[in-house]
Amino acid sequence: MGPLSIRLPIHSYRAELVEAVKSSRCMVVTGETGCGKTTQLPQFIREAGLASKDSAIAVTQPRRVAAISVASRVAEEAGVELGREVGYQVRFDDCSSSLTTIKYMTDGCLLRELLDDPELSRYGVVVLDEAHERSLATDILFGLVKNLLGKPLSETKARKRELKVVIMSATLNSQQFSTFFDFCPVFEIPGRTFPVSYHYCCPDDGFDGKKLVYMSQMARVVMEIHLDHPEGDILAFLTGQGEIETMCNRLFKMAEEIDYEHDVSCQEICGMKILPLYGAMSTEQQQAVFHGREPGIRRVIVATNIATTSLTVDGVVYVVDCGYVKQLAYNPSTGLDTLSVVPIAKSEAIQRAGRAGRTSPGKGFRLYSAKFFEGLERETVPEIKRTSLTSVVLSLKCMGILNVVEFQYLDPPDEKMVLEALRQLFFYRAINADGHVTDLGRQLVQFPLLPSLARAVLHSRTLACQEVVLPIVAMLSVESVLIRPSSTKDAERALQKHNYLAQVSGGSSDFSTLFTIYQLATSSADMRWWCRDHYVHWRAVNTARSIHQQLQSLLDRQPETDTHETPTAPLSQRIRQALCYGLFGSVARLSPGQRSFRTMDGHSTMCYIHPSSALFGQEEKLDWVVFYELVDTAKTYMRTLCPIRYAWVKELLPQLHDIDVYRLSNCERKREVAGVVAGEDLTLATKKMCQSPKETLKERASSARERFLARKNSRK
DNA sequence: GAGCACTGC
Repeated sequence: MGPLSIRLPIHSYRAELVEAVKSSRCMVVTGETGCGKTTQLPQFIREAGLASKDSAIAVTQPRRVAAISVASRVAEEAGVELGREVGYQVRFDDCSSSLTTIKYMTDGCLLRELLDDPELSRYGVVVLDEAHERSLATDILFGLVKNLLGKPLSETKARKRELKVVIMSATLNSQQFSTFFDFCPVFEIPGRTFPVSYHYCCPDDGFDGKKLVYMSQMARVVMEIHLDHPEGDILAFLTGQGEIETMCNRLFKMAEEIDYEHDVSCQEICGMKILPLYGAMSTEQQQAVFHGREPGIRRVIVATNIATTSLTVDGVVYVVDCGYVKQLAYNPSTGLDTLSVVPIAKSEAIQRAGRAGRTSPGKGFRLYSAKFFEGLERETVPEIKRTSLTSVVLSLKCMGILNVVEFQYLDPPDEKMVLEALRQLFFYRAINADGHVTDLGRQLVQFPLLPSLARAVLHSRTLACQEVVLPIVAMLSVESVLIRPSSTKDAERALQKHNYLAQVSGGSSDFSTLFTIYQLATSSADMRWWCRDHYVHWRAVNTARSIHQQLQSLLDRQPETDTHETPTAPLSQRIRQALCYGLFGSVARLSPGQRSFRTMDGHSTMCYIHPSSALFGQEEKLDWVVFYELVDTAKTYMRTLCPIRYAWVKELLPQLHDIDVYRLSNCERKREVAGVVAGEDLTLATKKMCQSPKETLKERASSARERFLARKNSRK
């Protein structure tokens, strides 16, 4: 073993694991983070001769950084150059070659690959890692690989040998995975985590996780831990940016009362360093958390869920959990997405507390009662049950899944969701009235975009305005572009800059504002500086630039189906017409004599212009508008919009209504159920049940440590 | 006159 290979728990099971992969077509491997399954198992499989360069191992990850960093580590351990035998593939970055036998990739990338190669003929083994996270892509992959497992080799076209599937997850829901794959074997690998003890900070008859109270509770609990507990960092979970900033200020004030002589020039106060951590912060700002470790100073990290999944903070001994999370849910009958604060699931509460036991035994403080915890759902509702399925359903259809209603979902989404997706695909003409994919649908699926935006992209070429529409669509695809600072002084300055950008672009379309930002940022000599100066997220514009390039090359590959006429209308009109061609499902008209609008999608939803829009307050000048999204907050608001003429959508609007959903759903049902498991094949995959773990978790005693010094400091 | 958890193609 090389210097990098530390002895991991998984090494004791090597022979058994290899034997299991050899003898069964599918298995589940569970183990907590740190047991080595992600890095070691693919190497075991390769060294056992179960993979080759034309029959490689694909290992999926829900996140890009994970795919890249794990691949680098494995390449180093194996002593090979990254991108040759061991590689990775994520969007915008393919570091793999024809030599690659172990390929780490995002689940989304593998899903995309299935569009061109529905048999996954390049791979001998598919490993779906982090399955417990239940990302939309992993869930769809579950159904698709199950289909493939059920297909005898003789019926496949390009496969050289039978596919093998390994599902890897945290320990919790392994049984569901095993059941789904016909009771395939389950292997449990012991982890390397330390025990965490739980403390419920509220009695059963008292406060029970009431939202407004947890803020003051948290401040108190954090200060108590700091003053009365031994060394070790504190990680506190809240739901969002606003709460986190409020909490950081509150903690700072409380600390100031104790340590009123603190050195204002340094970041620490009362022996603490208070650090916020959430996704909207820039990467540099986030780094403060990781560079903030100093002996004798306690870090207090106040974070969103970002600290349970994408970022790992080392040195945490205490976790404080508010018991809530912000979650997006899609309502298929209104087409509205709502972001709301909901109680977490038990599994998530355990996950949060688990962040305390990574390097030593830890403590989990819950700002709710044991009764509240018992009342929580076991698992978080998987994404597939909470999001619009329009893109996914189109992908499935293009992969030859005939019946998407009865597709073998690990957790079937509500039928309403599937039917709504079919309805939308029909009015975008991606499928026909029988539910079969159209030529347009096959073009739309090529784009990593909502079908509506993909239509706009295609039409922009016909109207000769792709130079503007592609950047706009790229900007719509990235999350928040504008920085909204919380301090009043900065917020005002940011607003001025943003208003200026809207004015520069003409002040009459939020889409144009996005284009202006893209244009000015990407053409400036120093994009980082420009973005900072204009309160724009550099990361967002940078991603938009990559997306723009990708969309351009995808568009160039599409056959030109439209008849070209030399466009006569002015550019600004053609841009809006192209957008309408995609977004005609979100057109609204001003109600006479009011400030409110009504949507034209059949729901006739009453909505208003969002105050952040350039068109806010100009309602009297407007009639018809097209918008990108509806947000349901204080009121129902249209965000990102521009004025249009009725004539541009007149021909398209009827498409929203000449639809027979019953017919569509019946067509779906009449079709043969795709992916019935061929009995013979899966009986080979043994039905023997799981093995129990051989070892219990190793408990390690921690040496007693000195009490934290902060108290003394604050007394002096 | 608002207030965007987190991913991904």
